[in-house]
This record gives sequence, structure tokens and C-alpha cells, in this order.
Amino acid sequence: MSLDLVFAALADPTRREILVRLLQGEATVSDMCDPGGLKQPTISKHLKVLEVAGLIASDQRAQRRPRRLQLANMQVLAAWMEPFQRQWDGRFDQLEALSRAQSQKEE
Amino acid sequence: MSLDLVFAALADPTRREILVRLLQGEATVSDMCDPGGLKQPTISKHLKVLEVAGLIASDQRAQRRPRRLQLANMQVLAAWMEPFQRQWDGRFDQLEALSRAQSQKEE
DNA sequence: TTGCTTGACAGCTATATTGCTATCAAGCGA
DNA sequence: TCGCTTGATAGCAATATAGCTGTCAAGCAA
Repeated sequence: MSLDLVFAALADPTRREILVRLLQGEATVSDMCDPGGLKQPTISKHLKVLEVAGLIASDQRAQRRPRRLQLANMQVLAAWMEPFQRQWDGRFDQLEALSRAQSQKEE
Repeated sequence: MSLDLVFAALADPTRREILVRLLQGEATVSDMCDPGGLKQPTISKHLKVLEVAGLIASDQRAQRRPRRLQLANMQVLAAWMEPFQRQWDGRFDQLEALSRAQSQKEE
């Protein structure tokens, strides 16, 4: 698994849309390419990118190939971001502490 | 703010390294380009990408231009990922419930 | 078998990205 | 002022990416 691949996969709006769509359950390629939108091979290419990044998996049912989410790799992202979240929360706590101290002083 | 820009910015290992470095406090361009690594203009370009994505900000102190983290936009990512986290947690809860039910049956 | 549907893959173009070198501007200090 | 340091910018080559069209293979169904 590579953070590069996962972040790059998520950098495309079409691919994020696909993932959001899959939150509601599995979907096939033709489900995803609505008329007027992107062509089927384009969608397939995006799905490949998501699969290589480990964000989705595909079943094989007859000539259909429904995709479903693979959330473990999304968690790896979350884990990478954790220190930043912590720092963010920390600053917020500091701010809160400051304002608490401030209002005590005002009492 | 654009999710595209933020995810794309994070897709590069050099840029992630820069962000991790900034967790420990601000740093200048020359701080970041250690000898043997990437050249200064390359680092500057990466910093630009991070700045456009809204992940860092720069001060101006004399001819120095220290960068610091801007964590609000990282939080936007976290917010986008939230539904996936929730689904992940949900599945875990289901699994847990299943195994609880299983062990009750075994008693 | 014949034909339809689903989806993969090759190959093309246009554009974006990553590294580099060369150069320049701004600001400090002797 | 003159030089040094810091860092931005322009421009180049190599590679990657996103869309497309054309085509083909696999599997149902008549």
C-alpha cells in the first residue's frame, strides 16, 4: 500500500464521486457512466486507479463486475493525518484554555 | 478551497515530508533542502503547491520566509472522509456484534 | 449459433507535473 | 556601496494523466 497512490487516487473529483456513490452499495461500470457523462473506458480507467490504490475491490458475477468499497486503505490515510489532527486539537485546547483564563481574570 | 488541490498536494512524498517537518515548528526553504537532496528551486515549487492548496502559510521576516502549517484545510479532508470512517466503524461494530452473538450461542 | 451486453485494453492527443539550471530581486552587514 | 544569503521565477526535458475512439473477449439469451 502506498500513500502516494491513495492520495493521488483521491485527487480526482470523478474518482471521489465514484467512492461516494459506492457508500450506498456496490455498482457496476455501466451504473456509473450515466449518458452525457464520461465514456465507459474512461470510467474503467478511473476504477483501475482506485483498485490499484486499494480503495475498491471488484467481484465477478457473470459478465458483470460490481465494485465495492475497500475501506481499510482509507484508514491508513486517517492514520497518517492523525498527528496533524492532534496538533489541531491541541491548538484548539490552548485557545480554549486561554479564553477560560481570560474569563476567570474578568471575574 | 478545493479538495482536488489538497489531495494532489498530499500525493507527493516530498510534500508530505515537508508537512511532517513543519509539525515541529516553522522552517525556511534552506532549512528544508539538505545537501544531497532536492535543489532549492524544486523545494520552493513544492512549497508553492502546498501554499496554493492552503496547507501552509508563509511569514516574511527580513529576507527569510519561514513556512508554518495551516491545519484548517487538513480538517476539510477529514470532514470529507468522515462518511467513510463512519461506514468503517459501522462494519466493525457489526462484526463485533456478530462475534458477541456467536460467543453467546457457544455458552 | 448468432447476437446483445458488459467491460477491458491499446493507442492517441493535450495538458500537467517533477526535476533540473540559470538568473534575478530583496535585504542584511562589512 | 559591495558582497553574501535567501528565495522566487523562467524555461527546459522527461514522464504521467485524463479524456477520447476503436476494438475485442466473455457470458447470457433467443
